[in-house]
Amino acid sequence: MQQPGTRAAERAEGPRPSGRPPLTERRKAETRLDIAYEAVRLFAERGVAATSGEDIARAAGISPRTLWRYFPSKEECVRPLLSTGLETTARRLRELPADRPLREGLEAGLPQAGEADTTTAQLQLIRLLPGEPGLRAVWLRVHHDAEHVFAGIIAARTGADPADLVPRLKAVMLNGALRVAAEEWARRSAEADQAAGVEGFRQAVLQATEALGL
Amino acid sequence: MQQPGTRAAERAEGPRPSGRPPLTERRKAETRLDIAYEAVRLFAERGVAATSGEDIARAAGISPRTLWRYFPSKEECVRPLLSTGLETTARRLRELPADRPLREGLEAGLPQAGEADTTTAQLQLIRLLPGEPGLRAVWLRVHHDAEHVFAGIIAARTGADPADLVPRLKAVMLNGALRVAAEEWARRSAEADQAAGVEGFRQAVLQATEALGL
DNA sequence: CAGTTTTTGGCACTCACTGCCATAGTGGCG
DNA sequence: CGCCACTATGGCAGTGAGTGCCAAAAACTG
Repeated sequence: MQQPGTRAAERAEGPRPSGRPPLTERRKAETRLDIAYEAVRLFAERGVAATSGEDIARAAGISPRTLWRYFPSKEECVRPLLSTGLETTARRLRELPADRPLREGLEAGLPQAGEADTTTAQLQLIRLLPGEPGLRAVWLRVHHDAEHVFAGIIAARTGADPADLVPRLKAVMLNGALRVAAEEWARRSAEADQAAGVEGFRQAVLQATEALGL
Repeated sequence: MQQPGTRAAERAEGPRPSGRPPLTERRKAETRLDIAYEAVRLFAERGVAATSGEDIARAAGISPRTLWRYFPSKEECVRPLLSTGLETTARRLRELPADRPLREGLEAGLPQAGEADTTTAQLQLIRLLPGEPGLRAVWLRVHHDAEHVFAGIIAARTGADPADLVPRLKAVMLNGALRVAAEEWARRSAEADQAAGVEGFRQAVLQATEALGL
């Protein structure tokens, strides 16, 4: 099923695309993602408890010792797939002109038609969360880490101090709404279809931004 | 410093107050709380990493094997101290007449004057969270578990289905605000005084309930 | 007080993770 | 091309968290 000795990164896209100077950086990022994908696959197949760190390492074509250098725990292996969404969202919000409502930045960039390729693994992972407390902890932690980022963005738009109570509260509440929105997306994508999932996300975001005046 | 063989429960309040029928239940609950207090004390003294499960067990006067029967991990030992606040809050909200605004139930029961005895350990624990990822995970998990409870309460007041998006969103956002409120309480209690802490909590709750129309 | 159930403890085991050191790639430079 | 510095990887051994299993003790029942 898996070629034990084969580097996952190499399987992923054949000959490396001649990276510029930070070649070594690229390699590490790729390995990180490879581990993440393999971990999600194994967790989905047999569950987290039945998957050992050694299993993940073998699937990714690295030694266990190296796996623990990339991630501090087996659950954390999935973090890249859980955090990219929030990171790109934060980037879009930062680039949004201060006179545009925040929800425009949140709705932009949603998959419009049928292209759901890249997000498939993410959605599958989010659907795993209810039954896997260890993964849920990572999910909550990722969102918690995003709180101060959103607080900074919201504060910057209003000229407030990011340490003030109001921007922090708005950030936490928006962040929670984004979490529910993503969970709703994943749920509806499985029960109905992609379009229904995206619509669920949009509705949740709309409700939240309206209530918070964003 | 600690009498190793002495049951922590017995130290806590001398001769047991002649419990009625469910004596065994009472005992277990007491032991649970004892473990929690000892764990917080040790975590605060030396940090989580430098505290072993055996240390906690010894401090609580039980064997390690028994400790793992009460809690699934050493970090989880502090859970009782993190969850009681949310539980009493939920109880008060449930008992609140449906025609009263929710914030009345949230402000009721706050320590009015100087009696901060029982909450001291909780506040100390919350102040530990920023530097202890493992404990922060428990904190987030406790709040996550409270989400569906709040969703039920909010849904019941409006006659909506607890599974609907709107009550769920309001619950998550309120819940996040309560978390920030508690953190603010703990922070200000240390930097200023009790009154300032409680005031921080009240302000955060007010902001949130106003934005959410609760 | 005897019998039954529940709770606790001891023991051995697995596995997540870490520090230490050797080895193999990788990039820079004459 | 060949040498050198650096970094990434792997192996090995160790710690400690957490679990299953069984025996001892304590609590509840009649």
